Amino acid sequence: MPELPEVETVRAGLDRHVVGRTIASVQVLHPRAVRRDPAGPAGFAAALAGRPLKRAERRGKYLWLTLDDDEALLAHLGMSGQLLIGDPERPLGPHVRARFAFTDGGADLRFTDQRTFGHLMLVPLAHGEGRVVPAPIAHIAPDPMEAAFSPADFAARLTRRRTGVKRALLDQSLVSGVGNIYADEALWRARLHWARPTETLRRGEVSRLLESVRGVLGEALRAGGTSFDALYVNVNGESGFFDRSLQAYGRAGEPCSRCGTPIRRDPFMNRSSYSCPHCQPRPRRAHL
DNA sequence: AAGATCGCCTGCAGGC
DNA sequence: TGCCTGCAGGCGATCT
Repeated sequence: MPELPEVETVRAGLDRHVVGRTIASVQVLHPRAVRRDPAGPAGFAAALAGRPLKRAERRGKYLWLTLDDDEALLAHLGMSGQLLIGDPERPLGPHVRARFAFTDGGADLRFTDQRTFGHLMLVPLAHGEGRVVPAPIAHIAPDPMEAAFSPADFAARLTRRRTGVKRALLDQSLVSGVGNIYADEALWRARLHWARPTETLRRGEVSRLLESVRGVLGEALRAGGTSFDALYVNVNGESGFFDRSLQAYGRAGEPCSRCGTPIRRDPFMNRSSYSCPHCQPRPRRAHL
C-alpha cells in the first residue's frame, strides 16, 4: 500500500524518466481510472496529447506532473496503483488502466491498478497551504517532510480535535502522507495508544509523536529510495518496501521488540490497529 | 460544522 | 473441490 515514502520513490522515478519529455498520445483502458476527471476518458486523453511534462511533485500521497498553462496531471495510487516505465512494445498486462506514449518514441508510462482505488485527472493548479498545488487537493495539509509543514500549527490543530490520535493522523487535512501502516508504527515508536483522545495530549507527547512520524517516514524513504533506479522499469511504490522492518503493524501475537509483550490487534474503523499493550497502555478515556 | 460512517474494488486466505 | 466470508484500505460522499 503506497504511503508517503513509496509515493516519493515513484515521484523521483518520474522525475528521472519522464520529466522533460512530451506526451504523444494517451490510451485510457479502464474508465474508472479517470472517474474524477469531468472530461471523461476521451477528453482526458485528448487534452494531454502534445503536452510537455515540466516537473514531478508530491504532497502526501498525491503526486502530479506539472504541464504548461498552469495545469497538472494528478495521480493517486490508491491501494494498488503503480506507474511503470518500460519498452513500449511490451504486452499490456491485465491491470493496465492507462498508457502514455511519448513523442521521442522511447519508454512509455503505464498506470496499472489491480483494485482500481487509484485515479488520474487533468487539473488546474491553485494555491494550497503554503504552496501551489492541484486545485482538487488544495484542502490537503502539508506532509511532515515538506518545507510548508509547520510543527506549531500541527500541534495546535491536533490538540483542538475531539477524536482519537490515530484518526487524527489518518486525516489528510490535518497532516498528509500517513496511512494505516505508518500511523501504527509512529504510535508504537511514540508509545501512544491509538485511542488516546487528542485533547489530552501533552506538549511533549505531541512533539514525540511528530518526531516518530518523521522518523518512520524518513527511514522508510531511505530504505526504499534506491529501488527505482535499481529496477528502472518498476516505478511501483511497492518493490523494496515489503521487507521494511515493521515493529507493530501486522505483527499480532509477536513479541514487542522493546518489552517482549505480544503485539495486540484491535478492530479499528473496519480495519486494524496494532499496538503493544505494555508500551502503549490503553487510556482510561479511550476515543474508539 | 466537525466528526463518524459508508461504499467503492479485487485477490487471497481460511473454513466447511 | 468449490463456495462463502472476511480482510486489506484511501478517500470522496453522505450522514449525524
